[in-house]
Order: sequence, then structure tokens, then C-alpha cells
Amino acid sequence: MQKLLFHEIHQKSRLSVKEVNEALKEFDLYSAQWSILFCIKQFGSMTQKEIWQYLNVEAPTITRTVARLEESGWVERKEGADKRERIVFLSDRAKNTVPKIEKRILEVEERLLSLLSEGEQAQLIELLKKIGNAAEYEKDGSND
Amino acid sequence: MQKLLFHEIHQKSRLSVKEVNEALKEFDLYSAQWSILFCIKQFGSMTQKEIWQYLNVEAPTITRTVARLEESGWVERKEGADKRERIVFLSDRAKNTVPKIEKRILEVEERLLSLLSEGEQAQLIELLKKIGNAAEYEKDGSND
DNA sequence: TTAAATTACTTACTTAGGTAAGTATATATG
DNA sequence: CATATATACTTACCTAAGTAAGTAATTTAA
Repeated sequence: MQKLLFHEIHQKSRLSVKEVNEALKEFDLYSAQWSILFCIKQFGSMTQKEIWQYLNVEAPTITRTVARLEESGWVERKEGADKRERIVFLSDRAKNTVPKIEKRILEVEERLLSLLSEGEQAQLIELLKKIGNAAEYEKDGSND
Repeated sequence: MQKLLFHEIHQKSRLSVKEVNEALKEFDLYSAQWSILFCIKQFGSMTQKEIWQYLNVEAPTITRTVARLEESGWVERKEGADKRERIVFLSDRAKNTVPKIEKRILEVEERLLSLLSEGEQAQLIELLKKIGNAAEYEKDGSND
């Protein structure tokens, strides 16, 4: 029998992205763009590498999305001391608007999680974190 | 504070798709294609609507992926009694190969879940199922 | 029975993510 | 110092999934 677990994870992943996108419409943003803005808001300016490492996606994904955020005036980029690096930081407009967006997103998330207690949410995260970890050491022997 | 839960769900969703794609390489298939093959294998022939309802995606997604499966000879389509419908069923080749693929995918899934007991897996599914349900009735008053 | 509404599917376009390969800078090594 | 390797990012191309709008068949209703 096939595992229904991955089906369920996939479904909820799509559902949450859909709901977040809906909430972001009024700001002319998409979920992946927001995840980068949120990231930079937390850490201040970041290189693209720092962003994709934190979000755990591939570099080209960040190239694309940051480029779009730059075009639409949410972020700016400057050359790093290492000229290969591009340092990304929030525009003034973004600095003003991000807190509002954050509040809006939190509402969506709380609505989606309204059937789960704080304890259940914590438990859910812990269980999710266990997925895939054993696979790593079986594959290449490293366990960082 | 942002909810880390959705971040975690998103990560594991991507991870599982990635691992499944890796395992499907030898069959020249992708995860979304496999989910349709698996679906038809369980239910016999199905209309496209039945497929997208079961997988809970939009109709165009199924149009595209079934078309690709047809091109590569995994499924065939025939007109339904209702001429608008297109009934999808496995090719002979698919009928022979699907059990092998299923076994392969199950291995991947069990590897990913090797840190979770059966009980924890069941618990995880139950917790995931609670996500988004309350949102539904708040949005349109229905609760099916 | 004919016109309107609904349904099943398709087409076109968008975001999101992945891999593979390329470019330019930085670092390591002979 | 010159060359080789590694790193940061980009480009090109692929699958996945969503929305909006279109087509053709079926139902509903006047």
C-alpha cells in the first residue's frame, strides 16, 4: 500500500501556498517572493547564497525571485566585498509595508491552524522534522 | 512571529517529490505522472474529472499530465458515453510495470519515514488533516 | 423544441521549483 | 606568477500547479 502521508503533506503544502497567495494579492506579491522578503526582514541584508541556504532551495530559484522583487521595487542589490556576491536588502517601501504583510499572513496561518492547539502544532513540527533525516546518512554517510 | 509549521511542510513536500523523482528516473516518469498512474491502477479506468477530484488539483493540471502519459504510452484515452468525458486507462505496458514502480516508491517512502513509528505516522496524518478544515466553513458556510 | 445554463475538457499564461551548463571572481597549488 | 580548482551567480530548459478564458456536449427551462 502506498503511503497516504506524502499525499497529505503535498495537499497541505499546496493549500497553504494557495491561501497565502490569496492574502498577498492586495500587495501584488506571491508566496515565494514573500518568503524572501520575510527572510531579509529577519536577518537584515543577505547574499543570495545565504537566502537559498536558509530557504533550502536551489540557487537559480533565488536568482529568479530576487530579480522579480528588484524589478517591482521591494528589494535592491549591491555588489559584495567579494565581487561574485550580490547582497540583497529591503527597499524603503518594503521596510514600511512588510510589517503589515506579516500581520496579514499570520492571520491566514492562524485560521488554517485553528483546529490545532499550540501543543499539537509543536508536535506536528517535531514529527515533520523526522522525515527524511535517516535517508541522509544512508546516502552519503554524512550527518550534519 | 511567523509560523514555522508551513515552512516545514513546504520543505518536506519538496523533499519527498525530489526523492520520488529520483527513484522514478529509471522508469522515465515524474512524480505527478506516477500519482495519476497509481490512481488509475487502484480505481481502474477513470474520467479526468474523477482523477483531479481524487488528487485534489485543478483540471488543467490533469489535462497536461495525462496527455504526456498518453504520448509516452503509459495510458490510453477513449470517449465516454457522455462525449465530453475522456476515460483514461492503463496501457498493457503500464499494467506490467506499475507493480514494480509501486514497490520502488514504497521503498523510498519507508526510507524517508524510517525515524517514525507506525503510530507516529498515523498521528502525523491526523494532525495534518486538521489543517485548513476550519478555514472552509468560515469561507462559505459549507462543511462537506 | 429551442434558448440558456452547466459541465468536461482544453488552451494560454503565470509562479515555483528542479537540473545542467556557462561566466566571472576568488582561492589554492605548481 | 601562472594555472587549476572552487565558488557565486546566471541562463536555458524541464516538470508542477494555479487562474482565466474558450470550446463542445449535455441539461435545464421557457
